[in-house]
Amino acid sequence: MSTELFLQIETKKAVERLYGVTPEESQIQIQKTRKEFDGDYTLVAFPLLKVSKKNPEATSHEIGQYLIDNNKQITKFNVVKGFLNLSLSNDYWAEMLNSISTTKDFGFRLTGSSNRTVMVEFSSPNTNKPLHLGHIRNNLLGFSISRILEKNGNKVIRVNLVNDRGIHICKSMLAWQRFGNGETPESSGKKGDHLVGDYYVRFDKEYKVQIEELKSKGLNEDEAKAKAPLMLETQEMLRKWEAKDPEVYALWEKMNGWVYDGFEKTYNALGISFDKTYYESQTYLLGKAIVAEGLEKGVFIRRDDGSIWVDLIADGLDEKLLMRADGTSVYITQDIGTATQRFDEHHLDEHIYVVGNEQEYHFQVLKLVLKKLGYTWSDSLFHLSYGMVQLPEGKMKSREGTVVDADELVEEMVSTAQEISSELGKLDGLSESEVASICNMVGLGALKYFILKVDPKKNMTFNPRESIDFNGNTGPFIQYTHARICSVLRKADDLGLQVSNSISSQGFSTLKEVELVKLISEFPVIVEQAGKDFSPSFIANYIYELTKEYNQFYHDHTIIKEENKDIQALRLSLTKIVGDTIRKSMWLLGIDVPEKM
RNA sequence: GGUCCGGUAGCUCAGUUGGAUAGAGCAACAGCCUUCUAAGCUGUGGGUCAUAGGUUCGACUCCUAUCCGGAUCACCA
Repeated sequence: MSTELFLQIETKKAVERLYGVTPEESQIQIQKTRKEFDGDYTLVAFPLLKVSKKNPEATSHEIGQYLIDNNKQITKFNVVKGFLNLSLSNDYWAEMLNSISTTKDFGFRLTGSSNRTVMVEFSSPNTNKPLHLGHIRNNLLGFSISRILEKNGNKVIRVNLVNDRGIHICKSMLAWQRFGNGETPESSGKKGDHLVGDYYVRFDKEYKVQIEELKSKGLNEDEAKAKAPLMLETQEMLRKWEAKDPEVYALWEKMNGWVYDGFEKTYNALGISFDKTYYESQTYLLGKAIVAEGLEKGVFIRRDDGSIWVDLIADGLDEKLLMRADGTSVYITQDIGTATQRFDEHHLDEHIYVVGNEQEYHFQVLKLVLKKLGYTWSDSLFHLSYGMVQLPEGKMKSREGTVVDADELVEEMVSTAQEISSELGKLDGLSESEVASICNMVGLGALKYFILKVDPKKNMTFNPRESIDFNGNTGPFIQYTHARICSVLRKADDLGLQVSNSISSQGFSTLKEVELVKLISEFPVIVEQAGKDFSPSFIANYIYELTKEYNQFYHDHTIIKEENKDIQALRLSLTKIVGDTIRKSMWLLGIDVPEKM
């Protein structure tokens, strides 16, 4: 049981006995005592004045007195204005510490224990260009939130929906056919997704030339765009693809294959994976039958030209097209189809889409349409909408070459980690593979932590040169503390010191120790909150606070050199548990922690 | 124009159902390694919480209006 809950129950009893009234839960507000006051937790007396019918000070005193008289775990209290600061006994904290260290995976619920299945869709790239910084935020969020939900007891299915078809793919294909001279990843040494991306850029360049030519012949902008030969050929190629023309299809498969090889490498480098990958080429026809069914039920309307629409004006939105006049489907048709398919197949309790905030309108429509169709599970769709990653000079634009490439960024992070590590002399005496492993963890840790510590729904600014630090509130700071803890534990082990599970209250000698136990005891609440709000940033901010507290403690007090055995045992146990909590928290963020660095 | 999200220190960000004197890091300056890893620790300076009203014992937090930034309102995905 958490300390807050314990105090809540005790306070409720006190109020009942003192005033003969059972207070509402919202009237009992327990919070951590601020550092400048003496105490562990604080009861805010104001909401209780109605039942006590006394002033804040008197009410606080009465409740405080009752609590220490009737509970031996609550040892003293003081009152400042309407705030009742309560202190708990060292016995209480010793017991808490022992219970934490004997609980397996403290703070984590067993996967599957909630009996809920949650699908998380994230990443969802296009196959015409490599991944960039925006995808990194998406991937890290999706992967982390999956782990957080898993440790809240859910069965989680991670899925990726690859957009492998459409006009943009044909652009790369056409440009490659036209200008590629048979270039392959093997022949050029380029990563497949980058190679294909280069031809997408090439297409755009040549296309622009043609547009200018046509404009000089008197066509206006729109006409020129529509009439440019390259565009016409691309559209022809898309038609051939849809008709499964063998030649076009083979080219499409070949080039997508290159891209997948490239993506695989990027995902591996980022340390993320999926349980299932869907391809739009296989799902884009889904949903048509459901739309037809909705039309029959009278939920949708058919216009004179044959196109099918849904009227969402009453819901504060517009009319939205669901199927074109020629019977072909649009983006949302497919999403209607895949959602129903997934709920049928996997009996989902919740479906989370990790998609940027520019698609909020789309998901609003999707939910409403499914609701109108009578699917009760439409309420369990959740759009985890995140803000953009901006550069100091503004939005990233692929055409202006200001995108931050995912592969390059990861490489840069790792090599920066390498430089800093060797400057600090941290790599001396380590094997080559140890060096590689540490630099990889640290470089990626810096990047991942930087992105995940920010509230997902906020836009964030990323400065490639300055943003990522290795000191202060950063991934490496936390990793470093973990490495330091491992070092202490190794030395303790060398001296034959055991980490004990039965710490005595005699071991508490400073307030910092209690503070640390208190913080660690809150870990389960943080994990739960992060799961409820789909926000890894809760975990990131929590673990930073714990790490900072521990470093202060480490600086001011000896651990294995402490002569008093009770104190030494407590500090050692605390060190072990802080290390465990750092590792678990970072794991939830998808960040590895080294034992040395 | 409608809708949604944001605006907190020079910069990047915390601030859990409204609670005590608004917190970190970076940057700047000044200190701390013969001692368990100095990627650490300590200190100094830095704020009209966008603005104006309102609600109340109490507002960064809730309500209203205004200003600024972003997204969106496609027979693109």
